Amino acid sequence: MRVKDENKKDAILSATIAMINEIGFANVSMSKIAKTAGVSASTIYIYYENKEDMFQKIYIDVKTQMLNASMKGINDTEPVKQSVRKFCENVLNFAKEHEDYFLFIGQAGDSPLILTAKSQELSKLIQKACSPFERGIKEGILKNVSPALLSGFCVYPITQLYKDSCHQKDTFGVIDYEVVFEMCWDAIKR
Amino acid sequence: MRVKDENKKDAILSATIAMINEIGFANVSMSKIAKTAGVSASTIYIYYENKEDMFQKIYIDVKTQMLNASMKGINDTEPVKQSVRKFCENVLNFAKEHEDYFLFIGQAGDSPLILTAKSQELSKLIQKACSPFERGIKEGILKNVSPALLSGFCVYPITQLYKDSCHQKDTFGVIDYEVVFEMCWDAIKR
Amino acid sequence: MRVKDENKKDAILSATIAMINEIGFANVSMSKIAKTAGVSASTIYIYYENKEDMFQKIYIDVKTQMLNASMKGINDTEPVKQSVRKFCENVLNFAKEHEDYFLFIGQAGDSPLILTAKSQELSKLIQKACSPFERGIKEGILKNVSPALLSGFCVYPITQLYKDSCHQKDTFGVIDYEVVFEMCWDAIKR
Amino acid sequence: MRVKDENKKDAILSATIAMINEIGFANVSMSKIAKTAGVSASTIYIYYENKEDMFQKIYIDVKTQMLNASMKGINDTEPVKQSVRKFCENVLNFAKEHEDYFLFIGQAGDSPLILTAKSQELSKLIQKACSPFERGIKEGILKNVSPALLSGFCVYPITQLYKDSCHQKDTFGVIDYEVVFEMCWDAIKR
DNA sequence: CATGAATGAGTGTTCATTCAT
DNA sequence: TATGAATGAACACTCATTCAT
Repeated sequence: MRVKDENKKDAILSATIAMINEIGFANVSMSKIAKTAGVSASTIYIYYENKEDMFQKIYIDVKTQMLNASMKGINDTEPVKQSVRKFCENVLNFAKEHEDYFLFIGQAGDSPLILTAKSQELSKLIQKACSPFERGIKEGILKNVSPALLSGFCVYPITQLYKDSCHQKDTFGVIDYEVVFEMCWDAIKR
Repeated sequence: MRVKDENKKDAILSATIAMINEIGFANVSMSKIAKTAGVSASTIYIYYENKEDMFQKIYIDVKTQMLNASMKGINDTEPVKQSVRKFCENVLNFAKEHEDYFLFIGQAGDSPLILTAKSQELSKLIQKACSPFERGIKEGILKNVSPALLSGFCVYPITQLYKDSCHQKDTFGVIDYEVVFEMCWDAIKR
Repeated sequence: MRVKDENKKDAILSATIAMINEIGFANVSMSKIAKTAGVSASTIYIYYENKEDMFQKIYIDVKTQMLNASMKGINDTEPVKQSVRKFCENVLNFAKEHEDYFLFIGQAGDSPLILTAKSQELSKLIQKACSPFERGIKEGILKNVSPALLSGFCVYPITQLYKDSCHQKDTFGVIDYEVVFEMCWDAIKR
Repeated sequence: MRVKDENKKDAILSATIAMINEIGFANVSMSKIAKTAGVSASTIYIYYENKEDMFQKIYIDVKTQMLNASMKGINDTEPVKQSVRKFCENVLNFAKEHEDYFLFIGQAGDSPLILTAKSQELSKLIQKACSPFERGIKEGILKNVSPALLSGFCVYPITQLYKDSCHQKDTFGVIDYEVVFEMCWDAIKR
């Protein structure tokens, strides 16, 4: 019996993300993805049940990577501000290093097709990404509101701004992310 | 010879937005829109050149409405903080009153299909929406960074949070937008 | 507005029946039918909802023709035996003159796909085709059993024998249908 | 190296016949059969050359069983009428006891795919099934026509009637097969 | 202006079959 | 022997768009 070729699965994932960023969610098709990935369209169905399943699984996969990356190097013993700063930098760096993944998450997150993809692991990770902010609240350093709200006030501006800069909306010139971080901090600090 | 029937055009616009929110950008088709709008598919081609043109024109139309709404009641003579507060409230109210339009903008804004839609009128309006923040900088009340950045720090958290609450991600319970505004203000104020 | 072209519908019907007889129910496809009919595959969907709907409607159509043909020239005033003879001849002649229709009915009738096609008109016609046998029972000329059974004893042998002769099973040489009729009559007469 | 597993072959045969009766000839596929049989699709190709070969071999197999069953307990020394009666009963009993086989034969027999399956053994059996009728002719008890015709006049009504009763066409109420046999006999007797 | 008929190109998916293990 | 991976070809069906009315 032939064994599953993980290269193929990777190729499908990469092709999917690349195509979605290039021609948009609405215009990708299984056959286009297959062609880009260098496999037969029917091969995709060995790895995923159908189109929707594929999108959801890939979304969860990539989002998981992003959430994990966002918590890299953060620990409970350092000052909260340092944790938050690391968090923001991690998010930004992930966006920079995996621009395709990052833009994919942006597009996918709003699509009804994917909204239904509720993953336990994902929500666990999301909760985990809130922990620095929880600590900040406990320590009386951050505003006493939902930790998710504090987290959102860091993530949303950064991601949206980066997205805009990718799409060359150039309403802002080059963004000074040092300033952005300072603004995030001001927003959430007590 | 009759004149173009604005009712039909409206029906097409409404149907398009409704369908996109319901089944997602990827799954709408001209015939589905036509059926929902109660017109023949070929009728759509009287009002729009083709599918892409339709999406772009509708996007510009709706986005224009949102930008106009966001500036309602704002004037140069009132204190900057009051203008900013009005601005935030306008954005939130538009989202609430036209949830379908609002979610549509979210989905459409990230799609490469629509990113190409550069409209002069639109960028004029975007610039206009920055004017309260420009004034804030001049008056030394707001941080001395790009006005678009300041505006973004108000718009992005609000819109993303509202979007999340629509999609029931319910990581946050009910959002207290009074608090949100305070955070926005802290982020941008000097 | 263009008007529906009945020629196209006829072409589709003919092509469907021809293909089914040629390559069998299991092997016909919408595209093969379309090619044979000289229309685009998508055109078929203007006339029929889907493949199943098409088969059922065509079956009902053709079966209706056969049932009507089987009653041609039969009236209540002639002797029962004459009616029955006409009935048998009509069935046989229909088979001869519309061999493709006839073989199609044979194949289709056994397919689960079509068994669900219950048509009121059809059952009315079937009932009508029993009337000569009902009369025969009343007059004490035919066996006192279900008229449908009497009818079946005429139709089944004739149709099956003709089918076999089409398929060249040539277990029998040339069939003398005069003899066949005599056998049918012996089977059902009192 | 293991030996061909007859259990698997049986499972494939059963699955094939079951599926064909359930979803129809047109809708069965190798993979569906494999799944139902609990084997891998590729395993089927160990036992049969391809799909067509499989259908033909299974048809011959099942038809052989039916023909053998139809001759059970018949011998030359008993009166012809008794032989014919046994023959009819055998056919009916096979249909009752192996309804799935029986319906399968009905569907398959008309399919061009299978008509090409000419088997010497099969024609030998068919001929053998005519022997009681041949004897009847010689003895001057039955009509002097092709024995196959006589046989057909027994088989066709019975099988068609039973098929109809399976498919609940219920044009006839409960069928009294005693009567049916009497009709068959009247049809063929001199 | 408005529409349903018409279609070639495309959709997602399944097919029968082969291959490597 | 037995299997899951792999695939090109085919499947039923929908697409965006055009055309005749």
